[in-house]
Amino acid sequence: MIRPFRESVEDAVASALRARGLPTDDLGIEEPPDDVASVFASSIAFRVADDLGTAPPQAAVSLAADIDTEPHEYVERVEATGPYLNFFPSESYFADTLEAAQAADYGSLPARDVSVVVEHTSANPTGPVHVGRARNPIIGDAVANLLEYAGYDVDRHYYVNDAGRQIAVFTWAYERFEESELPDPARDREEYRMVRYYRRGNEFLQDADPEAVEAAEAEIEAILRGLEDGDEETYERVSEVVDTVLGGMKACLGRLPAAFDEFVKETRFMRDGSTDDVVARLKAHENAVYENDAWQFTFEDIDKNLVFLRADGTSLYTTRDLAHHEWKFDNYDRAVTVLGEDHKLQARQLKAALSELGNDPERLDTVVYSYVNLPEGKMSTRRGTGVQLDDLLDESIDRAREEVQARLEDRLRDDDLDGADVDRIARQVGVGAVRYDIVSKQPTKAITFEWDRALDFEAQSAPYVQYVHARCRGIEAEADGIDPALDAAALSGDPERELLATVARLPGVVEAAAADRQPHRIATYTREIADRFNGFYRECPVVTASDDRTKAARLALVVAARHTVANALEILGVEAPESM
RNA sequence: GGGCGUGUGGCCUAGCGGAUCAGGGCGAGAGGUUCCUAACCUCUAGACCGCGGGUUCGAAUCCCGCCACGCCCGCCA
Repeated sequence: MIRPFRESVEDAVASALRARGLPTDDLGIEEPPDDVASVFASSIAFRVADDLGTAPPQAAVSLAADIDTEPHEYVERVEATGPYLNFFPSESYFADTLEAAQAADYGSLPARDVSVVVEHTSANPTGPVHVGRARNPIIGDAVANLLEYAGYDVDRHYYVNDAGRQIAVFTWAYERFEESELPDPARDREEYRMVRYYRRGNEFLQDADPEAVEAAEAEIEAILRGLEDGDEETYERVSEVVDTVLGGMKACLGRLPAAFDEFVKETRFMRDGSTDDVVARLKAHENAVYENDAWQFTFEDIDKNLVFLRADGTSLYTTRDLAHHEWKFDNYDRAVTVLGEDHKLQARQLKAALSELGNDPERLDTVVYSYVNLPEGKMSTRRGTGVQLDDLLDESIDRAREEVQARLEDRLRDDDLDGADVDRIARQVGVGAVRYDIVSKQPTKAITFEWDRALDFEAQSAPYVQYVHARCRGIEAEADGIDPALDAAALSGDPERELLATVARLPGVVEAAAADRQPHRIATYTREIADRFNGFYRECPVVTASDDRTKAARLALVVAARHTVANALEILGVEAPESM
């Protein structure tokens, strides 16, 4: 109901301005401070005070008198508070919110008939996913969920870099070394077993005598050459390595869970001729130059050329990525890419080159995040430094389990949690805490990974919000036999009204967060709804309320709040426990 | 050297032009459970919003300069 309310406010303010011949380009609509009970406010009086020849407070009074709220069902009245116009909700605003939030998909917006491909993670298939990269699947999955809630038709893609030198090195190393000469894997899964070859190969290239290295380099070169030439046998050899490693990485990401509709391989755009096509069109473009034995593309506002073809005729990563993105444009209306800040320059070049090739750059958005570093420095798969995402999840789940068991002893609720429940809660809380900690912060902020900070289950973490959901479920279980009633009039107390008003905001928060591709705003909202629910929980007993009408109405409010919390958590990719 | 990003109480973080308290949380101190789960709640202490200018009726928010930190500036991906 908040979206029609906002439209009403915009319409009302614009009408009042038009009636006086004032511009309507900036209506000054904003959200009021916590202690004001209006849904929206406008600071327009500041801007039009001069035109009206009065001070802002008088201008506000004057405008308020002009505004007719009658045509707007959800707007009860408008009131001038100092220089501000405050728009207060009508009874039907609360009634319709209570009803709308009974739907299990409350908060999801109507379908837009716009398809969007969200590409995220796309970590090179060289070994285990470490926490330095963990921000990507967590933010990426939340962005995809958020866009889905906002009504877009979303596909999730993982772009597989299976054509680069490091993959050639990996393939060579896998064929060159025997498992018996490698250390035991850190974990019994494909990518942990395979990365040993990759690390061994890199050590060899660094430490072996020059002749041996030269021979190895020739073999690696042959693999690269074979891929470039479309040699089927080379492709098979490389694919065996890539697919095996990727299988393990997929299992790791599945723990978050982050799932993909498609794994798109880079070699696909070499094999189908689209990279050659891009090269030909780039060459023909007036910005193309041949300098220092390589074809380069120049830009007007980027002073770094893009080398798109080597002297030997081989393509580069970004060249193939251009073909990849034109393929996305052929198949989707919009494309969103989640990538680390180290790829920002390349992303700018990509977008500019796409534009010069005749594509509409507005169709491509990037969500940039800063890397997670360790106190002692950067993480690296090749060097084997860093904390693996698997280890982080294991540790978090272990700590969550200890917490569950410690709380079991002085638990008030008598609902007989069994061993399976303990496992379930430990996993939901453990994984949820990791995701929430990462997704709730602005992605551009740098993070230094510290165990204790990442795994804090106190307030402002996933379990704080999850607990609210479990409490709702607990109340519903206790209220067995009471039918929830859509009776907003019976919910007249402040805690009830404030909770309902916060429930009402979810669709607006989803819309705004999706427009800017900022899932952390959903996390901020989950804290607000949880705070409001806790206030309601403290003040307003449901099952033990004094009369049946209040019980039934409050129960409907609990259901509404539960859907709101569950769906906000779903966008973040955090599970909502039935009990904990 | 150039480009991009970040800088909010001891620590983490929201806000990114508007409402005489700059919200939360952690940590510190004091309380709360005969009542739907205390992973909760209430109260106290703690901030010249990196520094200096400017624009504006109004700046944590915009502009300029400086400082600190991160990332990038490869015919790697």
